[in-house]
Amino acid sequence: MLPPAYEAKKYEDKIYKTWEDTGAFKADANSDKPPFTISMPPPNATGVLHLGHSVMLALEDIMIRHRRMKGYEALWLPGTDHAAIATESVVIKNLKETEGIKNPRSLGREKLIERIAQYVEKSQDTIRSQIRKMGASCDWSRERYTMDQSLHRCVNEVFKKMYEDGLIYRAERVVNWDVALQTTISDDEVEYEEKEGTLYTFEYLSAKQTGDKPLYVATSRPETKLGDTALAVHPDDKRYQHLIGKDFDVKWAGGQMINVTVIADHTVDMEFGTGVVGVTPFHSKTDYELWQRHKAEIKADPIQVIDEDGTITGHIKGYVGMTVQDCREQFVEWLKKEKRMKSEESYPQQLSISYRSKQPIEPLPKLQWFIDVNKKTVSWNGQLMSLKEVMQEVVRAKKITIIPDRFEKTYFHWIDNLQDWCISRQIWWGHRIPVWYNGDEVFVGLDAPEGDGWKQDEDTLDTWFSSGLWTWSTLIDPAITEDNTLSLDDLFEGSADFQKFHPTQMLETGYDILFFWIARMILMTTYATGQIPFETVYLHGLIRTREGKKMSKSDPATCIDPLDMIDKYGTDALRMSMVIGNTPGNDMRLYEEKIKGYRNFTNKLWNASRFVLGIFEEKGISEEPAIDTENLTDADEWIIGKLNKTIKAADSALTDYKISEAGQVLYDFLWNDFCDWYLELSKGDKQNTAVLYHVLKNILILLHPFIPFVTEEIWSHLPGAKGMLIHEPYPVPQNEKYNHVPITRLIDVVTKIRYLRAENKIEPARKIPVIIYAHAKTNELKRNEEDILRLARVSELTLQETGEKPDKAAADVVHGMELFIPLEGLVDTDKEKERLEKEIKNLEGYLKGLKAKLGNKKFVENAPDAVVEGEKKKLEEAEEKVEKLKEQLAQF
RNA sequence: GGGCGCUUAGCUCAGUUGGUUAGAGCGUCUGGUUUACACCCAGAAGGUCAUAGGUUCGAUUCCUAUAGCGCCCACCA
Repeated sequence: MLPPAYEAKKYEDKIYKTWEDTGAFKADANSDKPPFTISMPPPNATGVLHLGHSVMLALEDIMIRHRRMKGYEALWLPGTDHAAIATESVVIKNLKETEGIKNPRSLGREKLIERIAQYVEKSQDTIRSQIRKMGASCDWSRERYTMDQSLHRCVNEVFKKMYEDGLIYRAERVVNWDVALQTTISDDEVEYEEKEGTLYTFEYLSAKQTGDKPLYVATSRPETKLGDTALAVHPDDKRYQHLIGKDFDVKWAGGQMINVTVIADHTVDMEFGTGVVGVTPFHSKTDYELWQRHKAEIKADPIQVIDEDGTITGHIKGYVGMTVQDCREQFVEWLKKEKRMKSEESYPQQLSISYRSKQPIEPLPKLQWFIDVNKKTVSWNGQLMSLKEVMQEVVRAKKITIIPDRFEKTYFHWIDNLQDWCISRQIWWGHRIPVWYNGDEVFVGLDAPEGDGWKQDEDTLDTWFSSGLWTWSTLIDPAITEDNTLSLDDLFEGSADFQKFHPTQMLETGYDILFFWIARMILMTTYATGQIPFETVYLHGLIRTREGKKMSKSDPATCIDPLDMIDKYGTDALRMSMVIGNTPGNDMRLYEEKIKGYRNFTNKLWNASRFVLGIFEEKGISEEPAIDTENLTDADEWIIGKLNKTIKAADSALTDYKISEAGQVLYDFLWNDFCDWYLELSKGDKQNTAVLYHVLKNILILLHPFIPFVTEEIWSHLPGAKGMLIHEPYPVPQNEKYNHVPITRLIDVVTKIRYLRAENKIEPARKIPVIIYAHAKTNELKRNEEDILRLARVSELTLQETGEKPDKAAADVVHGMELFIPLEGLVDTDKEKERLEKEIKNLEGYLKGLKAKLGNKKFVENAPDAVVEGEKKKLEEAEEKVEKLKEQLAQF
């Protein structure tokens, strides 16, 4: 016999182990079943499981279990990401702090990589065991890591292919330099932070120089003006027409000499500042582009003011080696001393911050590798397109669907603004760029060419370059990737998994990585494989605190630790709580009471099962009994009908990825239909074990994707259940003819009696006589007389078609049936009278509205017949009810 | 500056071809030792569906504007 409370801890790990050990999660590439594949978004190999992972794992596990039960060859492929910058900086920090190594890079490239790899190996185990804790039914035999040899091969092959197609090129550009981490980052990794800054306006050119008035320039970064090469004005700006095309020597503090040419460009805003922009090509992307457009007119060459380490370069006299901040302060001092500072106003500034280090980024000119997103060399559907165009095309043509669809707009908008993607990073942890140099010679390939003197590029690839291949690089057979004579196409053809499982069906992840990852996968995969990476993208929202705040690692009080919650309430409860009320694209608040609520739900299922299993034991049931359709009560038919409806609703909701809706339907069915009514109705002596078995069995199957552990445990106690629940096929409705109206009416009668009892303060334990004049429904109620006696605590039930109205009884009307509780002395007659009057008044208001509606010609003419008929019926019923209530009132 | 979303009961949220007197869970209140479950049972109270217009026989649902909150994008130096 099952214990009275479900203790998740006792069962979960054991059940997971059995699933895994018996290969329940394993997909078969040779099966005839249609594939259903989800590539698990790989958590960072260094990470610890947080709620973001939990919600992803819960949603994906529900999807995959549902499809597995529906007869698909379901593959959920797990793995981890080497998370280049994130991992390297964590390890460097650890080395500094715990081992006292001041400059971990001094260990040398090989040694440092080794240390990082060791660290990763350790933390991978953590994340793996935590994924298991969530009950994720992923195929561990296919686990991949973005640094696996086979994935490395794919990375190199794609790089080479893109290089040969001219889509990857090397160029000097102004890029985003993360001073703290000493590497470039991509445009998408730059965040903007609003900060109170100062706008300095100062005299740039004297009146003598302009031959007119002094020329003022406004800037928030005065120090960069030490390296200006031009002054830009709007072509229509009347104030500066006479200066356009001229150039001036400017002598700054410390003896720094520059030459600036005045250029005209439409991008300059006449209204802002003085309408003049100092152009520093090497420290601003905008300025760089300005310079590119006007290169020919500008006399001076660009000057690099700031160095990689964030200090002033040797090109700036008087400030060499200073920090940017010091340089700014001193230069401002100098301007003031020279009486050239006109104003200093505070104004809100958009500070560029690195997503990785959270430190300011410095735009710097650097020689880097880029992916060209505009070059039309990609063949797609027989047309030559650019990478951008393919990315747009697959979503526009609905080859890929994004849920919710509003994110498609966001996606298109992002592509419209997309510029060439900087893919090289100056860190050591990652896929090293497969390019070799020997003097002026450049070679792109897996290994260095024959001969001496070849040196590999020092840089590594952006981590998203490799994760962009995730849906398919994980399906390439590692056994064949060692063979370097094979082409990329050979690798596709030779990999059974790729052939069976790609394109994948579902990519589920948080909307915050739509650009970083989803878009990159579409870009990389359409190009490399000629296939889309996935058919559907499901974007879940962020988990927030009860107050709606972001949970942040730096403020542990705001965080809920999923492992804590699992420990306290069980995995199933956590899963339910994260999935119900969670709709795609919308953030969701999670708090402990909610999780507790779903713990109660798992316990409810446990106890309902305990009850049913107890009946089976008592009656010696050892096999699934067959339902005798000739011998069903109203309640049996009702619950079968309800179950059928539930199966359909849950299945179609899950098929449409409406996870929350499916969960709610099942919650409601178990608690409100099965437990509150069917089990209560089964407490007499007319238990139908076959129906109980049928319904419980189906409940377990239906709930299994949501709460896999408790359902699997109960399943193991179900007499005659074969194998594990995880393998059970999804139910289909059976005996669909049953309608359940009699029981619906019975429920309303019982509820009404309970209501009258409560309203009239009749002690719950006391059994009372009840009179029902049920008119046409008399026979129907008679069949279930005993249930009314028991469920409504009735001592004596007078049930007949009609009769005399008793004096001073509590009374009401349900479905045209008249109810009376005639006990003198029990009922407070004044109160009951008042209650009746109130109800009549309420009904009359309702009637008035209905009559007005039906009296409205336009309504009758325009509304569909079914609606009009419905309203008429309502009117009839309400009128009849009012009439009866009035008669009852007359008894007082 | 551009774009997107949200606003429904005290709290957290559901609610799609526009048509029941708008729903759930938690909380609150009144009761409860009923042959599973107090992690429970029975009953109740609680909403002008942000505001103002419009379309319609009919609007929580569609349109427009406004307000508040939030998010994303962007070369006002």
